[in-house]
Parts: sequence; C-alpha cells; structure tokens
Amino acid sequence: MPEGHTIHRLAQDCAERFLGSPVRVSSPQGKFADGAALLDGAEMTAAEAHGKHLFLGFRDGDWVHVHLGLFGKVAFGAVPPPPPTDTVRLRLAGPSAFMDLRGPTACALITPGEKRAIHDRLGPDPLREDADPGLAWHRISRSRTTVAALLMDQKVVAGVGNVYRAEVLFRHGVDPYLPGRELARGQWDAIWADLVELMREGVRHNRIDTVRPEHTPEAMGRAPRVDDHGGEVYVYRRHGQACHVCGEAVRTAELAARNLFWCPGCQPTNAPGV
DNA sequence: GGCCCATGTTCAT
DNA sequence: TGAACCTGGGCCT
Repeated sequence: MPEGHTIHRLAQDCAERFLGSPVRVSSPQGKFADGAALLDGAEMTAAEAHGKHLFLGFRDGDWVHVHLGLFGKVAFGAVPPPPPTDTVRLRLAGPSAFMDLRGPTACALITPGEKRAIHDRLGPDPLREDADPGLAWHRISRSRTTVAALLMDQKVVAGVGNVYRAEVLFRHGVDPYLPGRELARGQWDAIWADLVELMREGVRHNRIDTVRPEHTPEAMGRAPRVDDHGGEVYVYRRHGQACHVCGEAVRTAELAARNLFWCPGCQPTNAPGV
C-alpha cells in the first residue's frame, strides 16, 4: 500500500518505537544479512521520509534506505517477536516493539553521500516542510508530457502514486491527458495545496480518502463503499461505475504501463485515441 | 496448485 | 517499450 503518505507514517511509527534505543537488527531472509550484522545493537537516531523513500539513521552516518516498491509491506508487533517467516528481509526489535519488512524493492545500507544523491533526484514532497512547489511547476509548465504522467514522475513531485494522481486530477476537473505546459499556474497551485491536505490526512488515517463531505455515501444517499485499498475515492479502480458527482461511467486506460482512471463527464478530454 | 492482479522502479533494447 | 524484481491475496481449476 505504498504511496508517500504510507512512508511518512512509517517514519513516524518507527520513530515512536525505536528512536533513541539500541535496536536488534536481523535479516531472516538473508538478503540484508551483511547490513544487519553491521547495525545490530546500534542506536536508531533518525527516521525520515522523502516521497516513497524511507531513511532510518543509526549512529553517525549509517543509513538504512528502504523503498517498498509495489509489493513491500511492514508489520509492527509487541516484543517478544514470533519466529520470523522466511520472507522477512529486515527485522528490527526495540525495547517494546518489533517491525518486519517484507518484499521491498530496496533495503540497503547507504552513506550520507548516497542519501543526499537520492534526495537530489527527487522532486518536492507535499508532506515535507522544505518542499518548494515552484520546482515542480518549473518542470510541468515547460513539458509536453501529460499531466497524469508528470504527477507520477518522482523527479517532478515525490510521493504521489496511482491513487493520488487519479483522485487529485478528478477533484480539480483536470483532463489527465492535458500536456503539462497547458496547465494554468492557478490550477497547479490548487492541485499542490490539495495534495498537501489530502496526503496529511492520509498520514493521519494511514489510508487514502478523497471524497468531499458533500459526496460521501451518507450525503448522496447511496450505500457506503470502500475500495480494496482501504479508502473512499472518486475514480480509482471504479471503471464502469457511475461517477459520484455526474453519474457518467468512470473510464480507465493504460498510461505509461499503469492504469489511469478518470470521469469523462467531469474531466472531458480531447486526447486522440481516447 | 496455478494464474492474475496490485498504491513501484530500474535497466536493457 | 518490455522485462525484471520483490510478495501476497483473490479467484479459478
């Protein structure tokens, strides 16, 4: 379930459980065995996120870089931990809690320089205080690429994934196939502000909810419905179903190897072949 | 048991 | 543009 909000929540959850304590580090599956051996027993000194990247700091300058990819999952529990299953890439155990990481794309020991390089290739993150949305606008406003593809490009905006991109475009009535250079500055400012709000809410509740109060099932007199991903949304994975606002059938199409969802009534497009 | 799918990214062609 | 990588759930036989 990894978009940026998941990773920021993960950083918070790790900080709460492990910060300032010596941590037992192991890799039952073996793929992080060397890193785990080096860190075992060290104190965790930092836990932070940038986009979908998680950084756990130990001592001075040892960082564990974690990226969940599409399949990665984290589970927390109380100590003592049960015997690990053979897919646990990384297990952390502190004074009162443990954490198991499975199926990540990345779990590696990195240097401060390598960490800096990762930050440098990521765009502004709506969940970080240091984010400058102007940097994203700089790229978007001179690009022929569709705004749907730009929102998913981590060099442009860090942390937005397939759910937030579909939902935020819907909420602003923006054609997903609109070239970035044709987006108005005011539209971008509103989209950014909305991402900040939606994603903060996502961290708080650890799920993605994007439906405005006036369009909730209760307000619209329809049956409550929550997507498999755990939240209430307008268009994500709702293809073929009626739009909560205008009633038209939500559409889907493949864009850059991912499924895009939009409402043809609320987000009319002139894109050829669509 | 097998097959498909998923909130992601990188590397080769 | 396609393949590869990482895992688990749902649905099929």
